[in-house]
Amino acid sequence: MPSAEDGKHLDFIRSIVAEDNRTGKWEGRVETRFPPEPNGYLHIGHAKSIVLNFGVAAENQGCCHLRFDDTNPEKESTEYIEAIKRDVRWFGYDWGEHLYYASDYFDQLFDFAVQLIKAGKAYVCDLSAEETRQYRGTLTEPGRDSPYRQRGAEENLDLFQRMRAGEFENGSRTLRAKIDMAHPNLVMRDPVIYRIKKVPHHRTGDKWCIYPMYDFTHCLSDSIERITHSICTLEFEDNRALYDWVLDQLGVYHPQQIEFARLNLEYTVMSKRILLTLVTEGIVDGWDDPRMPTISGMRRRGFTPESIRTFCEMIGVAKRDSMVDMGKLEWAIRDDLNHRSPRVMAVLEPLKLVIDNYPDGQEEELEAPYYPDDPPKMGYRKVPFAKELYVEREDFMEEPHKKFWRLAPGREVRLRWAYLVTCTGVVKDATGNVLEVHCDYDPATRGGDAPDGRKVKGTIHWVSARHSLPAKVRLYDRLFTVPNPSGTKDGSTFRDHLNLDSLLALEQARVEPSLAQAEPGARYQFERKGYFCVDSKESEPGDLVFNRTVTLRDSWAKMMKKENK
RNA sequence: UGGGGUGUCGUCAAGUGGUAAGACACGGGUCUUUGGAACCCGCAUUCGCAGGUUCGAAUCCUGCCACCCCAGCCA
Repeated sequence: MPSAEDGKHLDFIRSIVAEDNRTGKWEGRVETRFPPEPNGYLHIGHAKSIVLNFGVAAENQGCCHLRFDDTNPEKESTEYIEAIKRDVRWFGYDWGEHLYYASDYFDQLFDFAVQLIKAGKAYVCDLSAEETRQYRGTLTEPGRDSPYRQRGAEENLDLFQRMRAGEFENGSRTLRAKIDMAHPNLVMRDPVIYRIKKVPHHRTGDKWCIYPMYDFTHCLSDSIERITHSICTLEFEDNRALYDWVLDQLGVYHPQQIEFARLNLEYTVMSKRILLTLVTEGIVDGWDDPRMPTISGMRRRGFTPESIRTFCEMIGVAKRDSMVDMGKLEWAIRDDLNHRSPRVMAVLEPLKLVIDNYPDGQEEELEAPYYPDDPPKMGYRKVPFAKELYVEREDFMEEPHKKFWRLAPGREVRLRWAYLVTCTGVVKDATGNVLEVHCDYDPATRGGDAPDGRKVKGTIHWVSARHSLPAKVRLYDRLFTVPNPSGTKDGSTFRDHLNLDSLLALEQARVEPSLAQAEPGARYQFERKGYFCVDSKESEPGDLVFNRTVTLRDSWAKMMKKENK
């Protein structure tokens, strides 16, 4: 993993920072920033940026600012601001005093614009949006100068003041940087730096009716905050020319912009536009739907901040476009949860199991470790055992596959932490569905070990029919059926690739009684089934709801899948 | 046909002229009261392609090819 400590394998950004520290380029300062626009919730792609920016700063005793890039009030809101702060905090990162808003710089930005106008480097343009587009030219043809390009500074100043005063209609005029309409880089063809938008801003109210554009705002915000390394994604590479131009023209402090490849994850989307659509059209149940790749969705799903950080470290930082496979994210969360989750028994799809030779009214309490690999770590709980139990429907096969080691007629298996039982028969309904499985237990095997040393291949989990608690369990699957749902090569859209079975709600699950007081958000391993957490929104003491974070690795399922191909 | 980028194992990703790290995945095995975990072994004669320079090239040169981004008064 890239880190400042091991001194090698630094990713290219950390290498630049290390080199800058060596040469004293920034007097040893390292100041980064995470600059989200509050127009949606943060997702796993933002996590990559957060981990990078806060990580690089921390490794170099620097700091990372949280700055809201709030220059487009039409799409932004305080709800998003609060959600973003909550998510960054959840990761454990601290921006300290460094919470900023681009909107706090509006006055300074306006002054900088005036400075540009006075220097003959910006002008007010009366072209409409459509005309501006036509004058811009194309990828292969140069643009043409706006007829307003030669206005004098005085006139520009007057017009710009009046734009600010609200004298002109939306879209009627813009302030443009005067660069080069024939520039091969389209970004440099006299970019608009201020537009008229007569809409109130969530922080500045109706103080402004003109708002600065990203390219003008971002570099100057970085400059004002004395950022050293302004890290952003690849699609801003062309914008770097303008970033540098603005700061050079104004002669102000000049950070270095560095671009890296954004995260793409298989079977999901990072596009805020699509994510917003999923939410507004009710395709998912809100920004924090556990199927969403949002930080809030993943949190509700049961992911830990540590696992997401590990994942980000696994995938590295580079400049090439990539598509990361889900397996890596799953590995990261399993690895983390494996070490911190108490084991507990839950039967997702119950099948009644009756132990015929177990005394009718009898019951006993069995000791079961919460963490079998190192019992002292988490201790033990009591699990009630009785004549009637529930076991997992799929742990019984009347006509077992040759490699199926679980329950089947005549077969002996171990009930986890309880007894060895041998299947003696089944009860079916008229249509042949198995209603009950009958067994005999071996009283000498209490705890699960046979005194005669005989081995059983299969161990299954169970729950007492009478003592267990009802619970709802939600099984989640990928939201899309194809690795790259937003790829539109064949003209398809994300809508064509929605996985209609991404949510499976099991209403009849039974869990062991120790879970009665499970706290919202608490994480468990349901033995042999996966990692689950108590839903933080809908679970209540008498009405438990669990979300499956991720399954356990399942070599049996893998084998079956391979066989069916 | 303009400009900016990128091409190393199925997927990420090191490597910056001295003879292809690591991780995930995958295959095999050990162990096992989770078909989990853990542990062991294996897994690129080859770095988009073609030439060239060199004792020696993924690394240098030349020419191709492929993919991504840019024509918002979005960020």
